[in-house]
This record gives sequence, structure tokens and C-alpha cells, in this order.
Amino acid sequence: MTQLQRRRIPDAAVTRLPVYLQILNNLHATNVLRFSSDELAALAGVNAAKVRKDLSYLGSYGTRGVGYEVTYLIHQIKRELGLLREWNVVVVGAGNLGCALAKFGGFAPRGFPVVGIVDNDSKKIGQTTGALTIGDVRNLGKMVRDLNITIGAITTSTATAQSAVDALIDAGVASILNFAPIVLATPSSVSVRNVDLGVELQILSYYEQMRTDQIDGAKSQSKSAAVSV
Amino acid sequence: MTQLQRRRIPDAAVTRLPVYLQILNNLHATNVLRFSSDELAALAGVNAAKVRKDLSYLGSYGTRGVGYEVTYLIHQIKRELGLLREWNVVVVGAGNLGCALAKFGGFAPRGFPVVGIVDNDSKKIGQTTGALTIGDVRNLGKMVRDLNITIGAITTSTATAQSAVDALIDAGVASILNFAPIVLATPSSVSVRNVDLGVELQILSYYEQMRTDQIDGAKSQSKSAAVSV
DNA sequence: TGGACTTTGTGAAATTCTGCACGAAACCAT
DNA sequence: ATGGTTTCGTGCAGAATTTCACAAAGTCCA
Repeated sequence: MTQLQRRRIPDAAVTRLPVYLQILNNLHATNVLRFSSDELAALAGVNAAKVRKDLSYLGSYGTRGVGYEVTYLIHQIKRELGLLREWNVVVVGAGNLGCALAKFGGFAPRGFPVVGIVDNDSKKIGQTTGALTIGDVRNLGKMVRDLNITIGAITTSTATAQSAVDALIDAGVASILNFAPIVLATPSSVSVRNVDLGVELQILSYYEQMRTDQIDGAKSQSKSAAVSV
Repeated sequence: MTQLQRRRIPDAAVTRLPVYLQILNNLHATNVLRFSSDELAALAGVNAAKVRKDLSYLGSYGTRGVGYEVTYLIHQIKRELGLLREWNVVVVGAGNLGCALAKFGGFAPRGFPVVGIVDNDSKKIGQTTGALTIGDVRNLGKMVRDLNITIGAITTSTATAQSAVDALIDAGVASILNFAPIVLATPSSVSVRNVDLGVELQILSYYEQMRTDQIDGAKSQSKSAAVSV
């Protein structure tokens, strides 16, 4: 078994690496050459030991007594996250959000060019939004093959989101960014990330109420405690 | 110690309750009266035992052999998440995203009315977007008091996001929804939820690359395994 | 050179989260 | 009634994650 098995990085660490990358890019932009785990931890709002452990999943790229090199670490994180190449994105659903994503130029420079947008509404198909012409969702398969698409963003209504994801999976797309407020049914071989502002607001609401209750409680009990997320 | 201490719900469960709520609302809309933990688990894409444990943090509201009542559970989840009242939201940053949030009517019916929007650009201040007039960020304190605002959404540029959150905290806002791709420095008494599409795409990229590597590896090793997130 | 200092890398403990397994409690059919 | 069936609630074990603590390995300065 002389396998060159890729080190598996824990899920929790994978979600933090993009955040570190963001910070390191900022440091690089301000001509910082090196950083310590303490410094990065402060900027990322986490524990220094966690930073070191997370970075250690990439390999031993730090120097004891010194720290890490900004540019080198940026490269290593990019390599690990698969950011040394581009991943083409198709937007499914040409409503307000979908068109905004298609027009927004901020993803291409970060390695995720939006190369297509489709809808199932014949009134929208053929219209242009930004540099793209809205295609027919029924041609998704061909589009995915021709344009080498690997990521699909679902911006349809809740009602059509499941058929949208089915179409994407059918077309061979296995990475999905879902903006519809619904839990999509997908095989376990497909990755889904959900972006739902309603959910985020409701989570905030819980902790906000928590604080409110504790303050009220303190008024009558003269006892309180900080709550953080 | 006869304290009426609120049951503390584990963070992991708090993030799932809004998802359950969404599903239950859908069930309610289709006139479903009851559900079992198995059914909800299938719809939410999680384990049935996890559903039962999550719901048990609310109290013992199920009936053995029967299941849970949709409307009753909806009420209990809302109560626990603090959704029986409204939480007013202010948007800081009147750019594309900020104005879109102000115009988007989807939050008010879910209990999060956007009651104000501010910017620091004198050219924008005074203009209207949707039903709101863009205010001056320097009046944030008064606005928060007058309009009873508890949640702030940061849609500024990355460069001004930190001063935006400082202003919000100064004004007494302790729940922040941050759209700027930056880690905000905040006291631990403040809750922050970050919405960063770049981060989400990069996480997807990691697992996508993982799959790609494994397929490539399988071609040369005739061995493979499924990867899911 | 050598000793003081800094910071990484990582075992190991502590904590949190998940999922199994099963008793408890309800319904139902006879 | 009673036995069979369903489904909740939860103790517990195992997995995952976080945090601590410290040896290892480097720098710096006299």
C-alpha cells in the first residue's frame, strides 16, 4: 500500500482556511512578510493553538522562533483548497439575485468565473445580463460539458430549487451553492453549501434574546453573565 | 438557588433549529398536522436521533407512538429562537447589496423588518432606496434608539467594515450580520454571523478538488471512495 | 560559542457533538 | 383488557473538535 493518499483535513479546519487566506492576502497587500500564529489568531479571532494545528494540516511550513512566511503560506493554502486553478460557475435562476451574481465581477478574479446563467422561463431565455446570455436550463448538460463547469449556484425560487439541483447533478455538477431557503435532497457524493440570510438572522435572534433575558434576569436577581457566539 | 435559568441550547443545535422551522412551515402550508422525527430527519438531511435530541432542548413536546404536532412545534421553536417578536434591522452601507437588502421585502414578514439604512457618503445620504431614506452613519446612535434597532447588517466595503461595526457597537447593537469579507474585531458580548460567498466557494473548491484527485487516483490505482461534506 | 528568548508542532486532556440502543409511553386492533 | 406496534426521550459510547502544555528547533546577542 504505497498510496499517496492526500492528507484529509478535518471539516472544521477546512472552513477556517479560507478565512486565514483572506487575512494573509491583506497582510501581503500591506507588505507584511512574516506572521506568527499569535498574530494570525488575533486577526482571525481564534485560539493560537488552533491556528498552528490548522496550518500543520498543510505541512510543516513554519519556522520555530520565527513564524510563517506570508507568501509561502498563501501558496500552500491555495494549493490545498484547490485555488491554483479556476473553477467555472453556472448560475441557475435568472432572477434578481441570479443576475446580480452574473453581473458581479468579484468572483472571477478570485478564481470562480461565472461562465453561464440559465433559467426555465422562456421570456427570460435569450436576454442578456452583464456579459452573459441567459440560456435554457434544458441545455445545462451541454453547457456544463462545453464550458467545463464544476460549480452550480442555485438562485431559483424555493419551489423550483429541487428540480434545479436535480438538473445540475444530472449534468455532472457535484458542488452546489444554494441560496434557496430549502434543504436540497442530494446524494452524499455531492457537496452543498447553503446561504440563507433568514437562517442567519434567526440564529442572531436566539443569542440576542439570550442576552436580553439575562439582562432582565440581572435586574431582578443582580446576577449576570456574558454570552457570546 | 431557585433560579429560572434558561436552558442553554448547544450551539450546534441552535444552527439547526431555523432549518427545522423552515421545513415545518412548509409542512404547515401543505396542511400536514403531524410529523415524526424520522420524517423531519429525512427532510432536513440529518439523523433522526439528532432531531429528537434537538427538539428535546425545547422541552418534551412530542407524543410517543405519535410524533409531534406541526403548529405546536413551530410555536415552540419560534419561542426559543425569539421569533415571537420583531427584531428591527439597520443596514450599514448603501451600495448595491445594501440597497438590495433595503428594498427586498422578504425579511419583514419573517420578523426582521429593515427599518433603516445609513452610509458615510454625503452624495448618498438623503437619497431614497425602496421605502427608506439613506441616513448619515453619524446619526446611528439616535436611529438605533428611536427605531429600537437590535440587528445591524454590514454591507460596506471591506475598508470601512471595521469602523461600521465599531459604530454599531457604539450605538448599542450587539447582533451583527457581516457581508464584508473580513474578520471583524468585536468584544465577546457581540454576536457576529459572517456571510461570505468567496469563503463558501473556496470550501466547495476543496471538496471538489478532493473528488477530482480521488477519481484521478482511482484511474491509476483502481480504488476509490465517496466524499461528502 | 553559549545561554536567553521566541515560536512552532504536536501529544494528550478537555470539551462538544453525534449516533446508537433501548426503556417508556402512547395508540390500535381484537 | 391485552398484546403488538409505533415513536419519543435519553443514557452512553465513540467521534470530532478545541485547548493546554511543553519539548524541539530555531534566532539573537554578548
